[in-house]
Amino acid sequence: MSKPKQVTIVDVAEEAGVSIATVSNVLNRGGIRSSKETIRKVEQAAERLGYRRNTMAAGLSRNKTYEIGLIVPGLNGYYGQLAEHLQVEAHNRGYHLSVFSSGGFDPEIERRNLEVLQQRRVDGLICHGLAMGFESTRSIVNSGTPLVLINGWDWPEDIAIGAVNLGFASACEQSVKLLLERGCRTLCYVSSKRSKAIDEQRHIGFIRGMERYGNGINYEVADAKDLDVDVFLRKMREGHPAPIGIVAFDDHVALRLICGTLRLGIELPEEMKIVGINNDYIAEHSYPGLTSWDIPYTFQAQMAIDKLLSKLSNQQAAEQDEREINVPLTLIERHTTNALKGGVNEHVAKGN
Amino acid sequence: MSKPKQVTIVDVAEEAGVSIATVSNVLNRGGIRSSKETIRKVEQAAERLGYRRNTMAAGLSRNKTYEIGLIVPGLNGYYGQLAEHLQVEAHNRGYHLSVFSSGGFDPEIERRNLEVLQQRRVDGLICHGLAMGFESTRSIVNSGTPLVLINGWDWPEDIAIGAVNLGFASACEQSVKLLLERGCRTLCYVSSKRSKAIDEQRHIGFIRGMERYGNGINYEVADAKDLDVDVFLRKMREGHPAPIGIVAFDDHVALRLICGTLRLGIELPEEMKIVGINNDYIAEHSYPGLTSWDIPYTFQAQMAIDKLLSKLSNQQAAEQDEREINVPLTLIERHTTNALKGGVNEHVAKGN
DNA sequence: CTGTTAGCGCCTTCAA
DNA sequence: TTGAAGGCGCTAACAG
Repeated sequence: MSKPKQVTIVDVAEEAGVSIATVSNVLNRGGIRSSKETIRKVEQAAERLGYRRNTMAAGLSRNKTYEIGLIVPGLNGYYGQLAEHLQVEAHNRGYHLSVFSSGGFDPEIERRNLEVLQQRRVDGLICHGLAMGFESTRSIVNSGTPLVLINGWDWPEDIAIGAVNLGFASACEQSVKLLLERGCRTLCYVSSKRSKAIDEQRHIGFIRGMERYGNGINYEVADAKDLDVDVFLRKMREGHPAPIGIVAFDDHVALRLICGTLRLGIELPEEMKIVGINNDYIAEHSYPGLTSWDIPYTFQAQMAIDKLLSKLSNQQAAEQDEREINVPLTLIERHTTNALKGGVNEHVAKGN
Repeated sequence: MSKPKQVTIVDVAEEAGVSIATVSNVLNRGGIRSSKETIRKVEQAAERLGYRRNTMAAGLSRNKTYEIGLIVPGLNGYYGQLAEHLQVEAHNRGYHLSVFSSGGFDPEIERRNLEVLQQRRVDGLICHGLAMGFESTRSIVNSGTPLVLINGWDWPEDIAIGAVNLGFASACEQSVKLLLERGCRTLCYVSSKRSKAIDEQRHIGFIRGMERYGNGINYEVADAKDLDVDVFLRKMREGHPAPIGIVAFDDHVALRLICGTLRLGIELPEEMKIVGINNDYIAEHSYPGLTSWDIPYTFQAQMAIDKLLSKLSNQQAAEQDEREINVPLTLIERHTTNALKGGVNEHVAKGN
């Protein structure tokens, strides 16, 4: 019942009264042209029989799968969006994207996923950062599968053929600048250490901003994990010159902070200003509206796929590409940094 | 460079000084046992050569892929979580889950995804609802691939072998009951029609709640899309007896409403009470904390995978299963329905 | 317990 | 333009 005798090209050939080679030609948009007549016969036969090409057999025989493996740390928020866009782009280019989540940043699961993907003989790999070390990665990947990194900073050349990185660092740097321009006299970065490299970039950007624009102003860094928001906010308000400016790891963290200010009756943006990252649903719909950095998903996805595919076809030629592509974010300013006249809900730029 | 001569079992056999059949036996956890000695030799040889089994070849030859296809409307929020959990469960059972998003509820993309999955000869399919009609689905799936539905209500028996449905209807019904118990004198369901069947279930539940517990009380239904929250809330407050109770399609919609009340200075929960669904990050961290329904992801994922796999092995025997499994949600009450004494941030039950 | 031998379904020269 | 034949890498009987 469950496997009712697959229809193969043999059946189609028979039905159409031609050879299997002909069927194969006709069905795979001919590298070789056939007579109108044959084409029609074959297509009709295939249609009639409900023929469906067997991907495995095809892949096996031509030693190419048209499959790309993706490993991301999860499927929520940014990662989910990214995966979805990559999937679309891959499809557009005739590839299938196999999505794997490595559940947080678990190196063990990463390993396993990589292994599975390799066994499937994917044509290429796209990985979002990678929790496991350079060494492990090298040994796994150096078997020849091209690898493009997303948000992978400073990886050795011999492992990845390139990276497409979001400009988190400069976004954070600019956040600092913005907050200072808006009059903040104390700044704080609320980090999320469990996000590894991503967090590191933001941290770097924050520090750089302070160094460049801070003029020796006071700043702090706190980690979102296990952070008691109320205690934190109270301490910030009491111990430091106002207004306070906060760069949040992302919009989720920012939401917690915003809610804290509401709870404690801290005036936003007068006493405190917040900027997030991601320009999530949250940023647009929270109250007050959250200033945040918008991510060009489509662009990043295209870059990544392009880079991989060009490597796949051009063998070497693609070396010319700069190894790392930097994808800049766009600031969407809302009420948490800027009291607009017309009403608390207006945007400087339209959100998402 | 890119495809450095795959290592095959032939190479391993050679290196180990045995036949390829032996290698195959040893490597695929023996249906047939071999001598300790041979096992060691083969494993070492494989290790030394960096052998990696070719999934396609294996699948082709045994006519079984150990791959399960998943089609969900997206990868954000609930869907992403679900996909992730399904992936884990599938892995635990030795299967690979191929995740496809059909970008909203686009029937065209769905078709294409289904087609691709079939061409890969997946052993089974798990689909979250399905935007395309019964007919299309039937014609695509009736070729023999077992299909389990998730949140697919009322599908014809001949298409799917069963469904694992979240109890949205009764959750909403209970939401109504709760709101009435908390003293609401007007109720409203804020829907999200673009979510099709899911929304329908919630609507049904809401209506049923009103019929059962409403005692002829006034109620309304509004759709979240293009909804001007402020106008809506103002109208609700002015035109109807307070307090107002709102059942939101999900926590995202609820967030918009909560922010609206903050903007307009409506007292929560005194003048208005809100309950969401999903128990998202938002629910836990919004201010005031949002009463919501928690989803047993792991359980639902297990049920779905179990159902599919049992169908795969037991051929017919599994018929005994009830066709539809109902997965109940759990209420997490927070401040939007219940002014707790100790402080606005306490929970009746611990969130997520 | 190990080796031999057919395929699995398709693609790809190479002739015809 | 079409057909015949040899593999792709692995598994599954069946012999030894």
